Amino acid sequence: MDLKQLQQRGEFEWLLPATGRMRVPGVIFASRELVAAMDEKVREQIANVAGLPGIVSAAYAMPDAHWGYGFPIGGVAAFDADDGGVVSAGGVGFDISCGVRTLHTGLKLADVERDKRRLADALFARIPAGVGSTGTIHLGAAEMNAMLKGGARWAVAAGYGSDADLAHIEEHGCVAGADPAAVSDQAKKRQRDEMGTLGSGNHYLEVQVVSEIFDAAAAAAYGLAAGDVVVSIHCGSRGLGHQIGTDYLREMVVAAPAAGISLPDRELACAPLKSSLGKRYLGAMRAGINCALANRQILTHLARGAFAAVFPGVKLPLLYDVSHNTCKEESHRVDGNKRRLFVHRKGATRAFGPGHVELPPEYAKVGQPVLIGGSMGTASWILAGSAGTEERAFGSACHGAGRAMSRHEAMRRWQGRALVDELAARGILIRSPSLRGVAEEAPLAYKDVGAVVDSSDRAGLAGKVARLTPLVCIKG
DNA sequence: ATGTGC
Repeated sequence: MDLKQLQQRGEFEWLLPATGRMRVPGVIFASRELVAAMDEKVREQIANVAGLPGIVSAAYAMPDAHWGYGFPIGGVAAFDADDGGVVSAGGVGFDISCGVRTLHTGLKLADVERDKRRLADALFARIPAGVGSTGTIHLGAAEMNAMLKGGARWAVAAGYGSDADLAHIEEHGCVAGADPAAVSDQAKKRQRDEMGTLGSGNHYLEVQVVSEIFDAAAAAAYGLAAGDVVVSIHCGSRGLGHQIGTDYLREMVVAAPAAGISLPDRELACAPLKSSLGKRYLGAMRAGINCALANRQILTHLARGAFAAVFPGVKLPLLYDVSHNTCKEESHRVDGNKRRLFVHRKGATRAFGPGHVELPPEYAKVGQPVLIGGSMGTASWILAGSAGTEERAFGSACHGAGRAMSRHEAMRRWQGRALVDELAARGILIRSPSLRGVAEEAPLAYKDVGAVVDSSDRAGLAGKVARLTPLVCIKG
């Protein structure tokens, strides 16, 4: 990106002044190097988002921002319904409520190293992974609706976990206002057999060791110490979320002109929050969020079963669960006034700072855990929402590394089998139904997550707490 | 991301 188009406001903050159709400025939080490496398309997309009706304060980009469908991935934008604000299917993304959760194991590195191969095989045998993977749960129509309304709370009531899990999930595992009737039969049909499955692409279940602590107080509050083994699960709402995105994107493109919305890019298709289409999308999108929360809850149950088979008596309590493709109704202070806003976070994580009323009491002093998935074979990170983050980008931070090259290019450069062998030689066991998928997810096909995390820390979005290094990866 | 792809 051409830095001359931007005004530097701090070492890690860049302003794109409002010109032309922009109603508000754009703001990018990243180091000079990361901004310079971003595609010009990111600037164009930030400017486009800044021109949407009812946008509040600014269109934001996180340090891992890259070109996405309509909105950039790593984009944050809030809208006021009373000011003509909109909701956008492309602003949430296709994998609704894709996210990460991390579980404690109570085990240390040496405990797991002894039985690593058996653990990898036990997890791979129990965690359905890959394109079109199906599980052992088959939902009828009534159960489907109950799941879409209840999210992880439904999963816990069905026997997949405990109330303690719910206390460590955003919105206690169930977002209000989900409307199963707004979800198409096609979307439900695609999900019928996909509960408790990982999916493909960059989704994974990983066994990791805490390799370094950066913030002792936050680590203590989160129950983390160097050498601890944890499990992280990265996945979303599978076929259901994708179908909801497809259905509503189409509808929003068609309805936009009649709603008085002229779009510089049809991928920005959106609907007024107060319109019936906007309300139906919100209801369906929230059902998609609940589906993802239920899915990660069931996968947690499966992981617990695999661990118990190898390490009898081991419990896997939930540290936290975050979503990074959502639109959430939240209260935020803007120019001194509290306002109800609809915050789109697409490839961006909620990152509430210390003292926020929605945090579990045990984390309130240090801020929300922000879980950052690395690429296969590289580090993942646990951050803590920084003080004042609500005044910066509505309480948001980065979500991951972001691709550095296309899947196609990665496939040309690497072979899945060679990558699996190479990682095994470094002590990282990969289990995947697809060697092609492994090649597409080659570590070097992604940007350096460390640089993204450093920028997030230094920009005051979310601070470094712990680095996690992979031991076993079940790859979709 | 995705019953990957028009």
